Amino acid sequence: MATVPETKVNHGQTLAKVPIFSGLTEGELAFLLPRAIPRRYAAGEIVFGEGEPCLGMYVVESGHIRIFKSSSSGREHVLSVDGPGSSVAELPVFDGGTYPASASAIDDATLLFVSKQDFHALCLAHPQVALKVLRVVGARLRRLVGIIEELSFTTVRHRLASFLLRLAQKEGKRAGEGIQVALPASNQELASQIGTVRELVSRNLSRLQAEGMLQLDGRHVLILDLKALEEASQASE
Amino acid sequence: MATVPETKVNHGQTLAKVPIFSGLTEGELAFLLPRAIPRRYAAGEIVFGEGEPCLGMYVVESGHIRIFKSSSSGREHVLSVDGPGSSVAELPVFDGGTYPASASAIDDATLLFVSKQDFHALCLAHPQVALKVLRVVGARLRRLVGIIEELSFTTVRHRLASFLLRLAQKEGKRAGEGIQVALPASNQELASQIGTVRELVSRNLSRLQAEGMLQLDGRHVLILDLKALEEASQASE
DNA sequence: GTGGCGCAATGACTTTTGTCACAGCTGCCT
DNA sequence: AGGCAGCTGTGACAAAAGTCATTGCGCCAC
Repeated sequence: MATVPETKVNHGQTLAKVPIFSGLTEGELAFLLPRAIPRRYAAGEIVFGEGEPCLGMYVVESGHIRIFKSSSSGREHVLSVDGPGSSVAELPVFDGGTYPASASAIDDATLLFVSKQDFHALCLAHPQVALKVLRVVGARLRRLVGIIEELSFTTVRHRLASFLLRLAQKEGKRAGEGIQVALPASNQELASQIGTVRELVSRNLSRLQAEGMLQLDGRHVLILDLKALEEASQASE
Repeated sequence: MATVPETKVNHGQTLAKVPIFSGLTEGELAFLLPRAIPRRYAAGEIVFGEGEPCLGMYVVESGHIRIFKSSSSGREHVLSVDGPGSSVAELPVFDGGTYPASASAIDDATLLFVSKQDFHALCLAHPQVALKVLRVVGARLRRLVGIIEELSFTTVRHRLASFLLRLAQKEGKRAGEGIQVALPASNQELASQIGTVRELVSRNLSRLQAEGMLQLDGRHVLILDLKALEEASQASE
């Protein structure tokens, strides 16, 4: 009996954990597995660029991927950050167009690539997969609508406060008098995620600190007054 | 042989023309038809509100529907305007959540309502329908990403210029020295569609006229210099 | 006609955003 | 050590967005 190479086993485990493939049987996974091509990316490397023809979708096995739009003047707006178990670019696979945004690796990352044809075939053969795709795409659409709402109704200050609250809720650690969260690698990156520029992030963080809501410490923030921060994120929306 | 009531025939014709149902056979349409409930709305009437549980999706038979987000301070941002043959809210049907935005009728409109359950069943029975849904949803996602791009990288002036160009392309009439287009009912409505306020629309329209690119005439605009307008919609994106 | 209503246009002003320039810090490479 | 690269924090400034108040126009009801 041939031993299954360890890497294959890992890829299989990865696929089974992805929401859109979660309902598949052993046999169906076995159909998919050999068609999922692993690709490694170094931190910062481009996975695909906006406007390129869409050849297939990706599943994140390790590391993190940043989906973003960039302007001709060099600014970027991050639409989503996806970690292990997430699928990326499922949608443009279906309408035959180009990628609507670019993707790059944040840290070193391994992705599994599934070609348009294989993914199509899978969805036709297993209608539940298509329904699952629709479900995760629904969540994606909600996020985009949320971004539009924030951009068109709120200020940088609001968006920064909301961002910190989301961080706190997702990965905040109790630390005595407050909640400790880690900011993205740079203010530039944080700015791209909330749709503004470096300088405004810096200024607004300082301002929130001056108002006593939080305490800055390099790339870490200690949230002291959650209530006040929530107010700042909602005021006059 | 029973005669089919005329209204039913019309509904059937409507459904057959909707992109997501376009591949269905006669028999499959016959399954769907009795499950599509016609509903009439007066101009301005709310079809569903953001945050309400999503009970089903709609197909526009006549009239136009506006999908929009509103802020607590009363501003609105229009995400899309859909006319006859469009489907509305196909996505939230699948992730079991609430409607992510509100919808209202622009003019008097007739919609066909299809319940969540029926639509689900249809997608499971006919995988091509699910794929078609994914295709139209792909287009929707592209539009949302485009809105985000415009909001975060461009000015009101740019967005107004782009809006006029889109109008010109879609429904512009040659009129001697220029292209004639009709603006939305009010500047307030136009403002909601490009993500700003009444006053800025008014000012920017005047400014474009002062610069000789167009000529205002009530709710009609005569575009005199298409080239210049295109430049204004692209400059320093 | 006349009064009232809604909307457009516009001026004055405030706030927010974004740009530019510069100084200071850290870490890394040679 | 020296120097370079990248990042942060800030002040000064310019541009854009948004708010408020006022005026004028067209239309409808009475």
